[in-house]
Amino acid sequence: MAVNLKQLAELLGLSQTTVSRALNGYPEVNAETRQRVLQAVRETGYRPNRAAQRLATGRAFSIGMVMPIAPGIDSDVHFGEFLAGLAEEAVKHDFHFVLNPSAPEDEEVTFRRLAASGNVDALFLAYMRANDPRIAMLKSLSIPFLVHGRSIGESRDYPFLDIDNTSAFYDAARLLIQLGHQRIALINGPEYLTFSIRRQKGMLRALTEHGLTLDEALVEHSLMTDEHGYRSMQRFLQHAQPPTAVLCSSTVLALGAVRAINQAGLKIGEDISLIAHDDVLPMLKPENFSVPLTTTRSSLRAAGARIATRLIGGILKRGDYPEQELWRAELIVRASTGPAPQK
Amino acid sequence: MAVNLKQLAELLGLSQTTVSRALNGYPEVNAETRQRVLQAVRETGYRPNRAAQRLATGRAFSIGMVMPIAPGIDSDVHFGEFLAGLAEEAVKHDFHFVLNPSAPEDEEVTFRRLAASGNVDALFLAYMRANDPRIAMLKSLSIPFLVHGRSIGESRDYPFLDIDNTSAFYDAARLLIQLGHQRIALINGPEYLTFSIRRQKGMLRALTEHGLTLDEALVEHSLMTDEHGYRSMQRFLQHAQPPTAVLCSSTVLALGAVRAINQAGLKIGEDISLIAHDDVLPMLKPENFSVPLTTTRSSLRAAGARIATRLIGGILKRGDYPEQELWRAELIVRASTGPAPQK
DNA sequence: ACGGATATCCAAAGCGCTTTGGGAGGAATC
DNA sequence: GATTCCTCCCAAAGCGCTTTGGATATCCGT
Repeated sequence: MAVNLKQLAELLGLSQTTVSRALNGYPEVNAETRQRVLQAVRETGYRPNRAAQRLATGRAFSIGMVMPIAPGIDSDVHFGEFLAGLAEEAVKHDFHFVLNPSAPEDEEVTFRRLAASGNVDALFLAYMRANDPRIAMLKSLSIPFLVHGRSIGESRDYPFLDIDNTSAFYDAARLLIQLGHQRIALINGPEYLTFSIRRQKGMLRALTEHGLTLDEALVEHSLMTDEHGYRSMQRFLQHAQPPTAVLCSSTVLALGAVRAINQAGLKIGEDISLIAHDDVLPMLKPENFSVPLTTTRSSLRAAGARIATRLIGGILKRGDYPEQELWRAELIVRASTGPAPQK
Repeated sequence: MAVNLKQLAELLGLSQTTVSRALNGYPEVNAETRQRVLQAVRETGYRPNRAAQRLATGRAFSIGMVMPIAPGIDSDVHFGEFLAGLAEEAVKHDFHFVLNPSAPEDEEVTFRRLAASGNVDALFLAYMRANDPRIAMLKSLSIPFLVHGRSIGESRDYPFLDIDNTSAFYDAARLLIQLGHQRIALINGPEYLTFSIRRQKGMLRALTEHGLTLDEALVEHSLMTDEHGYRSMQRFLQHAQPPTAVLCSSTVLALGAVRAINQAGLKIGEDISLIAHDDVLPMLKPENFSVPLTTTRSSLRAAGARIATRLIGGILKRGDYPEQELWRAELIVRASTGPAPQK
């Protein structure tokens, strides 16, 4: 059924060498010959045997990821979404995964073992923290890696894909300020993660630029579950001077926040404005909220796919991808934002 | 650094054949010789090259899974937990994953392609539905597979690992009945999934046995997020005759339910009793609830690990695992259950 | 017309393992 | 004592690819 290189070569009256070279884009093969080979591949459905390629090249054609497991950093819906993007792209290129669950304290050992095992060609790193020690470690490991997010306080000379969290929340906060809001709250992700830090920073910058301050009592950090969003919002609303607007680091958090707001009998977009960051989770579309949500949008799945593309491209030495990418989130205005209520 | 078979054989003054056989448990090698080989492996840290093994044996040493992606079946916290168990075990045996995200309507094609690709030795199947057509399809695919959960209405001749959902919720419901509860509600998972169906069945059986009925208005099916738990519970409490006890299909659902109960000013374990199924999520321990939860417990991560063990054992033809396993969930009584309130 | 590029192709040697097909030597059988 | 049978081991042939080190033919300038 499945043909191999030898048979294909025979069929074409060529040597395996030439066919192999034609397929792998080497220059020393006639253009016309290459076309013939490609045509034959199409007709026979030839697919190179990955095991043989692995053995011959020493490459693993697979990417490793250390999956954090620990109370409190339980993988949530965002993890699945990201993984879907990563996997979808990987499978297209016939790449495998080595998923290595690891408690944070064992991570270093895990990374080292993974890199030394020869089972992966590249590593993927996420859940970045400030001054993240894993970056220096990975640099020393002589295996390509790619970071989702960025550290803070580290030198910037490592490959990453991140979204511009600072700008996203700067833009969001500025919009609220322009609408007249003066007391703006923040329901953020875990405080040790850099995206949370940057979002707060962006928000703070917008406030400062307009002579406003960020009340510490109006900032909450937590896991990104709607339960936490709910509780945070409730706390804000019990404040002596409750906020007239709130920024949420995820639509999941917003879900809880919205519930708390409704419960308090307030109207979203009128009594209180809300902007959430939208990772484009299929389950939770901002336009489907009872009051459609204004969001800063950047698809997490797309990020996963892009990371897979870059990682694989790097391994195959195909394509030329930028080392560092900073995606700008779109600010999409829907109905959850409105002018600040008059006192 | 890393030794290979040839070097190891030289070191021992044996042939590669013998060393290979010693390692793979073939009988035609002297016990003493085998010990020598094993000792040398320990000393040198020899690890067989998987790529070479793959090529020589034709086995892939990896397991495939189709990851469902679609609105509404968004991977949730349970998925991550299960995956962690699966991956943890797989990595021990140096097995890879081929994660193939797929929309439900493309699943069949995806499975076929995966099986035909030769990239995986076995497939893993989850999120079982009643009369699930995927089972018959996988049977026809001549590739080993293992099901997490069970279908309903299919012949039972396929390998699975499931927990005894019926008994779990039967036991839970019976306990509540013995405590005097007559109106018991159910906050269940998606209605098309078999675990939901079985749990409801178990609950119904207990009720019927005691001359009670299940009020349809006291049954809710939904995704297992705390938001849904909250809403479901709220609906129950607004009922003309609210339940005095409730069964939840997950601690995540229970989280929302508890919030609704608290909000209504009711006391858990007194005004209303609650039993949840506990998948042993590290993030959400039933003993850490403000009122510790009575649960039916079965670790999802352990199930993942067990499935990996069986799948890998089958591929390597090592060990002898039962084809079908039905794990009994433990009923653990904590403070969320108490006698039915007197009217 | 001739040495040297240049373009195009090939034979064969691995990559590191498994597995087939023996083979030597001692024990058991007659 | 010859024959058969185990036991334990080995040499060598793949598995299907990549890659090295030519080989051949064509083309160039001079």
